[in-house]
Amino acid sequence: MKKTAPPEPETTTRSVSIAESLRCAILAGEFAPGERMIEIHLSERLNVSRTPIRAAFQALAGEGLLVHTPNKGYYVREFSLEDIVQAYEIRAALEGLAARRAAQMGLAREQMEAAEAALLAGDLLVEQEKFTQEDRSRYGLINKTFHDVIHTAGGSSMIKDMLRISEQVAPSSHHNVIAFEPRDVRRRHDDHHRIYEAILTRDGGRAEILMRDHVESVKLSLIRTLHSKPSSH
Amino acid sequence: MKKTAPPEPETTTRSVSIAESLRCAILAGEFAPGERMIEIHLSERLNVSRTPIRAAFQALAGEGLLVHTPNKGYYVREFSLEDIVQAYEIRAALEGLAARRAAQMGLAREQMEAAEAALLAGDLLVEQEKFTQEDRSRYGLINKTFHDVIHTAGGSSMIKDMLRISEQVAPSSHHNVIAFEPRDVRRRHDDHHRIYEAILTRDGGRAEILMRDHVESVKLSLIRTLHSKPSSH
DNA sequence: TCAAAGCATTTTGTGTACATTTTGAAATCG
DNA sequence: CGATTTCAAAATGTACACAAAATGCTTTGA
Repeated sequence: MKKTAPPEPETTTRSVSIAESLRCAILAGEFAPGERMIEIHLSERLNVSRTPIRAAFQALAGEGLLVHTPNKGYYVREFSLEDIVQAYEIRAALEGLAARRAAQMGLAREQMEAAEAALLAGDLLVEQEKFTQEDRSRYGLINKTFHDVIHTAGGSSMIKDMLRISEQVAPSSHHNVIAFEPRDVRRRHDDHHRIYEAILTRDGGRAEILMRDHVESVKLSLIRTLHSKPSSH
Repeated sequence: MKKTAPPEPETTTRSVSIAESLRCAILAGEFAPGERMIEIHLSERLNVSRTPIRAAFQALAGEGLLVHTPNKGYYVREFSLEDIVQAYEIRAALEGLAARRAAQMGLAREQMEAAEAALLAGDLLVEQEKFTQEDRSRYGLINKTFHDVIHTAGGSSMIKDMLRISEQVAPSSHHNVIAFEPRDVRRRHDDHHRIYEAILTRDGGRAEILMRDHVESVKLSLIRTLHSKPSSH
């Protein structure tokens, strides 16, 4: 009969769905950094055996969210301030590379449309005097969309993989960017315009430099913020 | 009794030693790219159950050496020429970053000694008119030593992890560098001198640019080589 | 009181059996 | 003869049982 139906088998397995859930939970902070992940506890909570739990742990360890010590188990990875700063430097280097490649290779029509939509939406947002929490959340999404377009246009899957890992270092790093002053947000949104312009004009060198400085500025803001109030964690 | 003995428990597990063996075997090319890794076959060959084999597979998948498809299994990852070129670009960006940081932070005494030993050993090697296969192998190690010093001095564990992954893309990429003409090797060894000089003088910007171009030149040599004789795999 | 040794509990590592899915080839139909 | 279906073999996913190691607490000794 209908043999045409299943183009996407959509077949998944317990291991991968558990891994997905755990990834979200960890990134949402539902497990404390450094916390030990005990197989039995989760297996009882989720009503599965330890086997798929172990598989999920191993997958997440591969992504860098958990660390494994033989005969001791899996722990939620914890990041030092130094780690986070270095992650931003890596992001700056890799996003700069992606921007350069995007400029060299050019953008497809749909990518241009997506980028311009993100820029326009950002324009409307940053016009406002004050930002509500929802505005910040929305700008976080806009920001992510813009960067994703460039990753897709200029990055291989490998660059995207590495960027994903380095973005996980500072949990909800894309939300961090919206934790700053409206003035900073406006400046960074203006960066986006310049970067996009450089990509459109095929100026790879300029796109790279602008993108690098753009990401580094987030790092600097973060350092400034943490220095002014070092107690908050 | 002698309780002071075991400061290093040195306790390992079958899974991790199997993962180590498999990693070497894959990098040595003992498994063809795209080949399916069947748990039972290896478990029979190694006289262990499927469990530690699975664990090793999952670990190697995390490192990017294997890819996993649910309900289908693990396959040796295969890289396109595009992947390899992009890996070199990533390496160029990340090694440039590491060189800049090394220049900014300075080298420890032992790192200086190791780098200078590598430079000296390289000087003696490149003096020769013609290189034997052993010379090339030796220069590969010297090259790796020099780069490792900079990774250690300037890179966090995260940069080192990512560099390790991107180096695995082109199997035995550190051997590739010695597959070229003596003239190229001399040029690259001279790059090392300049990079080291820039690091010593704390010129981070110059160290970064030099290192980036150094790695990119390997990429360009590779492209040139593959274009001239595209049949060889 | 404190520290070290011993022991029970907990947790991870491994082997094994069975269920589910995929795979590949033989069989069937057009 | 070729394409599709069917079915058995093979491989992966999961559960569970036991072994080995780590952990924590109690006990013991000075």
